[in-house]
Amino acid sequence: MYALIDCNSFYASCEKLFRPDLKRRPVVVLSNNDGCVVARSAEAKALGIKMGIPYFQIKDFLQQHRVAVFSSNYALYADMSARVMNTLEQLCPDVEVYSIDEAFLYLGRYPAALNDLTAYAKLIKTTVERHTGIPVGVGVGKTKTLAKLANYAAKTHPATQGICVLDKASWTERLMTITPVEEVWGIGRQHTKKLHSLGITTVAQFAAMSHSLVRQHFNVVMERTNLELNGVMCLGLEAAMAKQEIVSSRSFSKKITEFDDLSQAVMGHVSKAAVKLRKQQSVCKILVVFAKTSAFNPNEPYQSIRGQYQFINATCDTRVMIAGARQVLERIYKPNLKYAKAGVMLCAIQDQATIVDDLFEKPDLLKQQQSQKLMAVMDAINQQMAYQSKAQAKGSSKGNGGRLFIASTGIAKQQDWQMNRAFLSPSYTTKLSDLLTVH
DNA sequence: TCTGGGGTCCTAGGACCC
DNA sequence: TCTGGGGTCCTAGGACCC
Repeated sequence: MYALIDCNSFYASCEKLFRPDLKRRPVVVLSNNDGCVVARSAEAKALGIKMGIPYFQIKDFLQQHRVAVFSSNYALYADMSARVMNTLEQLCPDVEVYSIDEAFLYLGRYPAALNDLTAYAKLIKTTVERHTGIPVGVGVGKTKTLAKLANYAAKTHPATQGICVLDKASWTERLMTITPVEEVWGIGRQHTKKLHSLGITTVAQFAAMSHSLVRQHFNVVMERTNLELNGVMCLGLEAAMAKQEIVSSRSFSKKITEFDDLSQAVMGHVSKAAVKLRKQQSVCKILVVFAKTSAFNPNEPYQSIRGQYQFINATCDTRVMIAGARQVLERIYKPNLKYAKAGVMLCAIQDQATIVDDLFEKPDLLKQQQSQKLMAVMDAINQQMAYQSKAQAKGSSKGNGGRLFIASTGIAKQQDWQMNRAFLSPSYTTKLSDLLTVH
Protein backbone atom coordinates (compact mmCIF):
# COMPACT_ATOMS: atom_id res chain seq x y z
CA MET A 1 0.00 0.00 0.00
CA TYR A 2 1.14 3.46 -0.92
CA ALA A 3 -0.10 6.90 0.04
CA LEU A 4 0.45 9.97 -2.10
CA ILE A 5 0.35 13.31 -0.33
CA ASP A 6 0.03 16.35 -2.56
CA CYS A 7 -0.06 19.99 -1.42
CA ASN A 8 -3.00 21.92 -2.81
CA SER A 9 -2.00 24.77 -5.16
CA PHE A 10 1.34 24.66 -3.38
CA TYR A 11 2.98 27.96 -4.43
CA ALA A 12 -0.28 29.88 -4.05
CA SER A 13 -0.85 28.31 -0.61
CA CYS A 14 2.64 29.39 0.49
CA GLU A 15 1.93 32.97 -0.56
CA LYS A 16 -1.40 32.97 1.31
CA LEU A 17 0.16 31.61 4.45
CA PHE A 18 1.71 34.89 5.51
CA ARG A 19 -1.02 37.09 4.08
CA PRO A 20 -4.25 36.43 5.97
CA ASP A 21 -5.79 39.33 4.08
CA LEU A 22 -5.64 37.15 0.95
CA LYS A 23 -7.42 34.22 2.54
CA ARG A 24 -10.49 34.33 0.27
CA ARG A 25 -8.92 36.22 -2.62
CA PRO A 26 -7.79 34.55 -5.85
CA VAL A 27 -4.00 34.23 -5.98
CA VAL A 28 -1.74 33.29 -8.91
CA VAL A 29 2.00 32.70 -8.98
CA LEU A 30 4.05 33.35 -12.11
CA SER A 31 6.94 31.35 -13.54
CA ASN A 32 10.48 32.69 -13.61
CA ASN A 33 10.75 35.98 -15.46
CA ASP A 34 7.04 36.54 -14.70
CA GLY A 35 6.28 34.57 -17.86
CA CYS A 36 3.35 32.22 -17.29
CA VAL A 37 0.90 31.30 -14.56
CA VAL A 38 2.28 28.24 -12.75
CA ALA A 39 0.06 28.09 -9.67
CA ARG A 40 -3.51 29.14 -8.93
CA SER A 41 -5.44 29.18 -5.69
CA ALA A 42 -8.87 27.52 -5.68
CA GLU A 43 -10.50 30.93 -6.17
CA ALA A 44 -8.28 31.64 -9.18
CA LYS A 45 -9.11 28.25 -10.70
CA ALA A 46 -12.80 29.05 -10.22
CA LEU A 47 -12.29 32.19 -12.31
CA GLY A 48 -11.22 29.92 -15.16
CA ILE A 49 -7.56 30.97 -15.21
CA LYS A 50 -5.65 28.29 -17.07
CA MET A 51 -2.38 26.74 -16.00
CA GLY A 52 0.56 27.89 -18.12
CA ILE A 53 -1.15 30.86 -19.74
CA PRO A 54 1.24 33.76 -20.47
CA TYR A 55 0.87 36.57 -17.97
CA PHE A 56 0.65 39.34 -20.57
CA GLN A 57 -2.43 37.73 -22.09
CA ILE A 58 -4.48 37.91 -18.90
CA LYS A 59 -2.99 40.93 -17.15
CA ASP A 60 -6.17 43.00 -17.50
CA PHE A 61 -8.43 40.14 -16.55
CA LEU A 62 -6.43 39.60 -13.35
CA GLN A 63 -6.73 43.25 -12.46
CA GLN A 64 -10.47 43.32 -13.07
CA HIS A 65 -11.03 40.40 -10.74
CA ARG A 66 -8.65 41.69 -8.08
CA VAL A 67 -6.41 38.65 -8.37
CA ALA A 68 -3.27 38.86 -6.23
CA VAL A 69 -0.21 38.20 -8.44
CA PHE A 70 3.17 36.92 -7.21
CA SER A 71 6.53 36.19 -8.81
CA SER A 72 8.01 32.80 -7.94
CA ASN A 73 9.64 32.96 -4.51
CA TYR A 74 11.59 29.77 -4.60
CA ALA A 75 13.33 30.29 -1.25
CA LEU A 76 9.95 30.41 0.47
CA TYR A 77 8.52 27.37 -1.34
CA ALA A 78 11.61 25.23 -0.76
CA ASP A 79 11.57 25.99 2.95
CA MET A 80 7.84 25.30 3.32
CA SER A 81 8.30 22.09 1.36
CA ALA A 82 11.00 20.93 3.77
CA ARG A 83 8.61 21.52 6.68
CA VAL A 84 5.89 19.44 5.04
CA MET A 85 8.32 16.62 4.28
CA ASN A 86 9.72 16.67 7.83
CA THR A 87 6.23 16.28 9.19
CA LEU A 88 5.58 13.31 6.90
CA GLU A 89 8.81 11.68 8.00
CA GLN A 90 7.57 11.84 11.56
CA LEU A 91 4.40 10.01 10.51
CA CYS A 92 5.86 7.18 8.42
CA PRO A 93 9.29 5.54 8.22
CA ASP A 94 9.30 5.17 4.43
CA VAL A 95 8.98 8.48 2.60
CA GLU A 96 9.95 9.32 -0.96
CA VAL A 97 10.00 13.03 -1.68
CA TYR A 98 8.72 13.00 -5.24
CA SER A 99 8.65 16.70 -6.01
CA ILE A 100 8.55 20.01 -4.19
CA ASP A 101 4.89 19.48 -3.27
CA GLU A 102 4.39 15.71 -3.34
CA ALA A 103 5.56 12.64 -1.45
CA PHE A 104 4.88 8.92 -1.56
CA LEU A 105 4.65 6.96 1.66
CA TYR A 106 5.13 3.19 1.58
CA LEU A 107 2.85 1.73 4.25
CA GLY A 108 3.89 -1.91 3.91
CA ARG A 109 6.25 -1.79 6.90
CA TYR A 110 3.87 0.19 9.05
CA PRO A 111 1.11 -1.94 10.63
CA ALA A 112 -0.36 1.03 12.47
CA ALA A 113 -1.30 2.54 9.11
CA LEU A 114 -2.47 -0.70 7.51
CA ASN A 115 -4.91 -1.40 10.35
CA ASP A 116 -7.13 1.51 9.48
CA LEU A 117 -6.10 3.21 6.27
CA THR A 118 -8.79 5.87 6.36
CA ALA A 119 -7.99 6.93 9.90
CA TYR A 120 -4.30 7.07 9.01
CA ALA A 121 -4.95 9.17 5.90
CA LYS A 122 -6.95 11.60 8.03
CA LEU A 123 -4.15 11.76 10.57
CA ILE A 124 -1.67 12.68 7.84
CA LYS A 125 -3.89 15.39 6.46
CA THR A 126 -4.70 17.05 9.79
CA THR A 127 -1.13 16.81 11.13
CA VAL A 128 0.49 18.37 8.06
CA GLU A 129 -2.10 21.13 8.00
CA ARG A 130 -1.67 21.86 11.71
CA HIS A 131 2.14 21.83 11.60
CA THR A 132 2.64 23.81 8.41
CA GLY A 133 -0.61 25.53 7.46
CA ILE A 134 -0.42 24.00 3.99
CA PRO A 135 -3.58 22.15 2.89
CA VAL A 136 -2.96 18.69 1.39
CA GLY A 137 -4.83 15.90 -0.37
CA VAL A 138 -4.18 12.23 0.45
CA GLY A 139 -4.66 9.27 -1.90
CA VAL A 140 -4.09 5.65 -0.90
CA GLY A 141 -3.83 2.64 -3.21
CA LYS A 142 -2.15 -0.71 -3.72
CA THR A 143 0.47 0.70 -6.11
CA LYS A 144 2.00 4.11 -6.71
CA THR A 145 -0.10 4.58 -9.84
CA LEU A 146 -3.28 3.73 -7.91
CA ALA A 147 -2.27 6.09 -5.08
CA LYS A 148 -1.86 8.80 -7.71
CA LEU A 149 -5.29 8.00 -9.08
CA ALA A 150 -6.76 8.14 -5.58
CA ASN A 151 -5.10 11.49 -5.03
CA TYR A 152 -6.65 12.76 -8.24
CA ALA A 153 -10.05 11.71 -6.91
CA ALA A 154 -9.39 13.47 -3.59
CA LYS A 155 -8.58 16.65 -5.50
CA THR A 156 -11.43 16.46 -7.97
CA HIS A 157 -14.43 15.24 -5.99
CA PRO A 158 -15.41 17.50 -3.08
CA ALA A 159 -17.31 14.67 -1.40
CA THR A 160 -13.99 13.01 -0.57
CA GLN A 161 -12.96 16.00 1.56
CA GLY A 162 -9.43 15.59 0.33
CA ILE A 163 -9.01 11.94 1.25
CA CYS A 164 -9.47 8.92 -1.00
CA VAL A 165 -8.59 5.35 0.00
CA LEU A 166 -8.90 2.74 -2.74
CA ASP A 167 -9.27 -0.37 -0.60
CA LYS A 168 -12.45 -1.74 -2.16
CA ALA A 169 -12.54 -3.17 -5.68
CA SER A 170 -16.00 -1.75 -6.34
CA TRP A 171 -14.82 1.76 -5.40
CA THR A 172 -11.76 1.48 -7.63
CA GLU A 173 -13.79 0.28 -10.59
CA ARG A 174 -16.29 3.07 -10.21
CA LEU A 175 -13.55 5.69 -10.08
CA MET A 176 -11.83 4.24 -13.15
CA THR A 177 -15.09 4.29 -15.09
CA ILE A 178 -15.71 7.99 -14.52
CA THR A 179 -12.09 9.14 -14.90
CA PRO A 180 -10.64 10.12 -18.29
CA VAL A 181 -7.61 8.07 -19.28
CA GLU A 182 -5.37 11.15 -19.60
CA GLU A 183 -5.52 11.66 -15.83
CA VAL A 184 -3.43 8.54 -15.27
CA TRP A 185 0.13 9.15 -14.09
CA GLY A 186 2.40 8.44 -17.07
CA ILE A 187 -0.18 9.11 -19.78
CA GLY A 188 0.56 12.42 -21.44
CA ARG A 189 -0.72 14.18 -24.55
CA GLN A 190 0.79 11.91 -27.19
CA HIS A 191 -0.30 8.68 -25.56
CA THR A 192 -3.78 10.10 -24.99
CA LYS A 193 -4.12 10.84 -28.70
CA LYS A 194 -3.11 7.33 -29.59
CA LEU A 195 -5.38 5.76 -26.97
CA HIS A 196 -8.32 7.77 -28.27
CA SER A 197 -7.64 6.51 -31.77
CA LEU A 198 -7.85 2.99 -30.35
CA GLY A 199 -11.22 3.87 -28.83
CA ILE A 200 -9.92 4.04 -25.25
CA THR A 201 -11.12 7.07 -23.31
CA THR A 202 -11.53 5.99 -19.68
CA VAL A 203 -9.12 4.58 -17.13
CA ALA A 204 -11.32 1.51 -16.82
CA GLN A 205 -10.98 0.77 -20.54
CA PHE A 206 -7.21 1.16 -20.41
CA ALA A 207 -6.92 -1.02 -17.31
CA ALA A 208 -8.98 -3.70 -19.07
CA MET A 209 -6.48 -3.93 -21.94
CA SER A 210 -4.08 -6.83 -21.60
CA HIS A 211 -0.59 -5.68 -20.70
CA SER A 212 0.91 -7.45 -23.69
CA LEU A 213 -1.42 -5.57 -26.02
CA VAL A 214 -0.36 -2.32 -24.37
CA ARG A 215 3.25 -3.36 -24.92
CA GLN A 216 2.53 -3.94 -28.61
CA HIS A 217 1.05 -0.50 -29.14
CA PHE A 218 3.31 1.46 -26.77
CA ASN A 219 6.38 0.57 -24.69
CA VAL A 220 7.44 -1.00 -21.41
CA VAL A 221 6.71 2.16 -19.47
CA MET A 222 3.05 2.07 -20.52
CA GLU A 223 2.94 -1.66 -19.87
CA ARG A 224 4.02 -1.02 -16.29
CA THR A 225 1.39 1.68 -15.91
CA ASN A 226 -1.24 -0.77 -17.09
CA LEU A 227 -0.06 -3.45 -14.65
CA GLU A 228 0.06 -0.97 -11.78
CA LEU A 229 -3.55 0.04 -12.41
CA ASN A 230 -4.40 -3.64 -11.99
CA GLY A 231 -2.70 -3.78 -8.64
CA VAL A 232 0.58 -5.33 -9.79
CA MET A 233 3.42 -3.44 -8.13
CA CYS A 234 6.06 -2.43 -10.69
CA LEU A 235 7.39 0.71 -9.03
CA GLY A 236 8.97 0.81 -5.60
CA LEU A 237 9.92 3.61 -3.25
CA GLU A 238 12.98 5.35 -4.61
CA ALA A 239 15.79 6.69 -2.49
CA ALA A 240 16.99 10.23 -3.10
CA MET A 241 19.78 9.85 -5.60
CA ALA A 242 22.50 12.24 -6.62
CA LYS A 243 21.49 13.98 -9.85
CA GLN A 244 23.01 12.55 -13.01
CA GLU A 245 22.59 15.85 -14.80
CA ILE A 246 22.46 19.38 -13.46
CA VAL A 247 20.99 22.20 -15.50
CA SER A 248 20.93 25.90 -14.84
CA SER A 249 19.26 28.10 -17.42
CA ARG A 250 17.02 31.15 -17.68
CA SER A 251 15.28 33.31 -20.20
CA PHE A 252 16.42 36.94 -20.27
CA SER A 253 14.05 39.76 -19.45
CA LYS A 254 15.08 41.24 -22.81
CA LYS A 255 16.96 39.85 -25.79
CA ILE A 256 20.74 40.15 -25.76
CA THR A 257 23.31 40.07 -28.57
CA GLU A 258 26.64 41.12 -27.08
CA PHE A 259 29.23 38.51 -26.22
CA ASP A 260 29.93 40.10 -22.83
CA ASP A 261 26.29 39.97 -21.72
CA LEU A 262 25.92 36.39 -22.88
CA SER A 263 29.17 35.47 -21.20
CA GLN A 264 28.14 36.99 -17.87
CA ALA A 265 24.87 35.12 -17.98
CA VAL A 266 26.51 31.80 -18.85
CA MET A 267 29.18 32.21 -16.18
CA GLY A 268 26.44 32.95 -13.65
CA HIS A 269 24.80 29.66 -14.60
CA VAL A 270 28.11 27.83 -14.30
CA SER A 271 28.44 29.20 -10.75
CA LYS A 272 24.93 28.12 -9.78
CA ALA A 273 25.31 24.67 -11.30
CA ALA A 274 28.68 24.25 -9.57
CA VAL A 275 27.09 25.03 -6.19
CA LYS A 276 24.47 22.33 -6.81
CA LEU A 277 27.19 19.93 -7.90
CA ARG A 278 29.22 20.46 -4.71
CA LYS A 279 26.11 20.24 -2.57
CA GLN A 280 25.57 16.65 -3.67
CA GLN A 281 29.31 16.00 -3.35
CA SER A 282 29.85 15.24 -6.99
CA VAL A 283 32.22 16.25 -9.73
CA CYS A 284 31.51 16.46 -13.45
CA LYS A 285 33.50 15.59 -16.50
CA ILE A 286 31.44 17.39 -19.15
CA LEU A 287 30.03 20.89 -19.26
CA VAL A 288 27.60 21.88 -22.01
CA VAL A 289 26.98 25.53 -22.84
CA PHE A 290 23.90 26.52 -24.83
CA ALA A 291 21.98 29.62 -25.86
CA LYS A 292 18.96 30.13 -28.08
CA THR A 293 16.85 32.75 -29.73
CA SER A 294 13.13 33.01 -29.07
CA ALA A 295 11.01 30.14 -30.31
CA PHE A 296 7.98 32.43 -30.42
CA ASN A 297 9.14 35.06 -32.88
CA PRO A 298 7.43 34.41 -36.23
CA ASN A 299 9.68 36.90 -38.04
CA GLU A 300 13.03 35.34 -37.24
CA PRO A 301 14.08 31.71 -37.45
CA TYR A 302 14.68 29.88 -34.22
CA GLN A 303 18.41 29.32 -33.75
CA SER A 304 20.49 27.78 -31.06
CA ILE A 305 24.16 27.37 -30.32
CA ARG A 306 25.63 24.61 -28.24
CA GLY A 307 29.02 23.21 -27.39
CA GLN A 308 30.71 21.18 -24.71
CA TYR A 309 33.93 21.08 -22.75
CA GLN A 310 35.44 17.88 -21.49
CA PHE A 311 37.59 18.17 -18.39
CA ILE A 312 40.68 16.02 -18.24
CA ASN A 313 40.05 15.41 -14.56
CA ALA A 314 36.47 15.62 -13.27
CA THR A 315 35.97 18.81 -11.28
CA CYS A 316 33.60 20.87 -9.16
CA ASP A 317 35.81 23.96 -8.95
CA THR A 318 33.88 27.00 -10.16
CA ARG A 319 37.06 28.62 -11.49
CA VAL A 320 38.02 25.62 -13.61
CA MET A 321 34.48 25.24 -14.89
CA ILE A 322 34.21 28.90 -15.82
CA ALA A 323 37.49 28.72 -17.74
CA GLY A 324 36.11 25.76 -19.70
CA ALA A 325 32.78 27.42 -20.33
CA ARG A 326 34.54 30.53 -21.55
CA GLN A 327 36.47 28.55 -24.15
CA VAL A 328 33.32 26.87 -25.38
CA LEU A 329 31.38 30.11 -25.60
CA GLU A 330 34.13 31.80 -27.58
CA ARG A 331 34.05 28.91 -30.01
CA ILE A 332 30.28 28.70 -30.52
CA TYR A 333 29.18 32.34 -30.13
CA LYS A 334 27.45 33.79 -33.17
CA PRO A 335 27.14 37.57 -33.30
CA ASN A 336 23.93 39.20 -34.52
CA LEU A 337 21.63 36.64 -32.95
CA LYS A 338 19.03 37.92 -30.49
CA TYR A 339 19.50 35.50 -27.64
CA ALA A 340 16.43 34.91 -25.48
CA LYS A 341 17.78 32.22 -23.18
CA ALA A 342 21.07 30.66 -22.13
CA GLY A 343 22.34 28.08 -19.72
CA VAL A 344 24.66 25.22 -18.91
CA MET A 345 24.30 21.53 -18.31
CA LEU A 346 26.69 19.39 -16.28
CA CYS A 347 27.00 15.79 -17.44
CA ALA A 348 29.05 12.69 -16.69
CA ILE A 349 28.60 13.39 -13.00
CA GLN A 350 30.46 11.18 -10.52
CA ASP A 351 30.72 10.93 -6.79
CA GLN A 352 33.69 12.88 -5.40
CA ALA A 353 34.81 9.81 -3.47
CA THR A 354 35.09 7.58 -6.52
CA ILE A 355 36.94 9.78 -8.99
CA VAL A 356 39.22 7.99 -11.40
CA ASP A 357 42.11 10.26 -12.32
CA ASP A 358 43.37 10.66 -15.83
CA LEU A 359 46.17 8.22 -16.57
CA PHE A 360 48.60 10.84 -17.85
CA GLU A 361 47.50 14.10 -16.29
CA LYS A 362 47.86 13.30 -12.62
CA PRO A 363 46.15 16.04 -10.64
CA ASP A 364 48.25 18.15 -8.32
CA LEU A 365 47.16 17.00 -4.85
CA LEU A 366 48.05 20.23 -3.10
CA LYS A 367 46.12 22.24 -5.66
CA GLN A 368 43.19 19.89 -5.26
CA GLN A 369 43.08 20.43 -1.51
CA GLN A 370 43.32 24.18 -1.92
CA SER A 371 40.48 24.08 -4.41
CA GLN A 372 38.27 22.08 -2.06
CA LYS A 373 38.90 24.40 0.84
CA LEU A 374 38.37 27.52 -1.21
CA MET A 375 35.07 26.29 -2.63
CA ALA A 376 33.89 25.17 0.81
CA VAL A 377 34.61 28.62 2.26
CA MET A 378 32.89 30.35 -0.62
CA ASP A 379 29.77 28.16 -0.29
CA ALA A 380 29.65 28.63 3.48
CA ILE A 381 29.89 32.40 3.28
CA ASN A 382 27.27 32.62 0.55
CA GLN A 383 24.88 30.46 2.53
CA GLN A 384 25.18 32.78 5.50
CA MET A 385 24.68 35.80 3.27
CA ALA A 386 21.49 34.28 1.90
CA TYR A 387 19.98 34.41 5.37
CA GLN A 388 21.05 37.93 6.12
CA SER A 389 21.49 39.90 2.94
CA LYS A 390 19.08 42.66 2.17
CA ALA A 391 20.71 43.16 -1.21
CA GLN A 392 18.49 40.55 -2.80
CA ALA A 393 15.34 41.79 -1.15
CA LYS A 394 12.28 42.94 -2.99
CA GLY A 395 12.86 45.03 -6.09
CA SER A 396 16.56 44.38 -6.44
CA SER A 397 16.65 40.71 -7.23
CA LYS A 398 19.10 41.20 -10.06
CA GLY A 399 22.76 40.32 -9.96
CA ASN A 400 25.22 39.06 -7.43
CA GLY A 401 24.38 41.48 -4.60
CA GLY A 402 26.24 40.87 -1.38
CA ARG A 403 27.74 37.51 -2.20
CA LEU A 404 31.17 36.14 -2.97
CA PHE A 405 31.39 35.47 -6.68
CA ILE A 406 33.76 35.06 -9.60
CA ALA A 407 34.25 38.39 -11.35
CA SER A 408 33.37 37.08 -14.81
CA THR A 409 29.76 36.60 -13.72
CA GLY A 410 29.51 40.39 -13.76
CA ILE A 411 28.48 43.25 -11.57
CA ALA A 412 24.85 43.64 -10.55
CA LYS A 413 24.18 47.15 -11.82
CA GLN A 414 24.93 46.41 -15.44
CA GLN A 415 22.76 43.35 -15.75
CA ASP A 416 19.46 44.69 -17.00
CA TRP A 417 18.79 41.41 -18.82
CA GLN A 418 18.40 39.50 -15.54
CA MET A 419 15.00 37.96 -14.96
CA ASN A 420 11.99 40.01 -14.00
CA ARG A 421 10.41 39.36 -10.63
CA ALA A 422 8.14 42.33 -10.27
CA PHE A 423 5.80 40.76 -7.70
CA LEU A 424 8.21 39.02 -5.35
CA SER A 425 7.01 38.36 -1.82
CA PRO A 426 9.38 38.55 1.17
CA SER A 427 11.36 35.46 2.21
CA TYR A 428 9.34 35.13 5.40
CA THR A 429 10.98 31.96 6.66
CA THR A 430 14.55 32.10 5.35
CA LYS A 431 15.81 35.65 5.74
CA LEU A 432 16.20 37.44 9.05
CA SER A 433 15.40 40.82 7.55
CA ASP A 434 12.10 39.48 6.18
CA LEU A 435 10.74 38.04 9.43
CA LEU A 436 7.19 39.12 10.13
CA THR A 437 6.70 41.47 13.06
CA VAL A 438 3.52 41.18 15.10
CA HIS A 439 2.42 44.45 16.66
C1' DT B 1 6.89 44.20 -25.92
C1' DC B 2 5.87 40.15 -22.80
C1' DT B 3 5.39 32.70 -23.75
C1' DG B 4 9.36 28.65 -17.20
C1' DG B 5 12.85 25.46 -15.58
C1' DG B 6 14.70 21.06 -14.20
C1' DG B 7 14.63 16.42 -14.41
C1' DT B 8 14.09 10.94 -15.78
C1' DC B 9 13.62 6.86 -18.64
C1' DC B 10 13.50 4.48 -22.95
C1' DT B 11 14.48 3.51 -27.88
C1' DA B 12 16.54 3.63 -32.35
C1' DG B 13 20.39 3.95 -35.00
C1' DG B 14 25.28 4.48 -35.90
C1' DA B 15 30.05 3.27 -34.90
C1' DC B 16 32.77 -0.02 -33.52
C1' DC B 17 34.46 -4.63 -31.67
C1' DC B 18 35.51 -9.75 -32.42
C1' DT C 1 28.16 -12.40 -57.58
C1' DC C 2 27.74 -13.84 -53.02
C1' DT C 3 28.54 -10.16 -47.78
C1' DG C 4 27.22 -13.28 -40.44
C1' DG C 5 26.05 -13.00 -35.88
C1' DG C 6 26.52 -11.19 -31.61
C1' DG C 7 27.66 -7.69 -28.75
C1' DT C 8 28.74 -2.74 -26.43
C1' DC C 9 28.76 2.11 -26.19
C1' DC C 10 27.28 6.57 -27.44
C1' DT C 11 24.05 10.08 -29.06
C1' DA C 12 19.82 12.17 -30.32
C1' DG C 13 15.30 12.48 -29.72
C1' DG C 14 10.75 11.40 -27.86
C1' DA C 15 7.85 10.76 -24.13
C1' DC C 16 6.74 11.66 -19.56
C1' DC C 17 6.77 14.09 -14.79
C1' DC C 18 6.22 18.34 -11.56
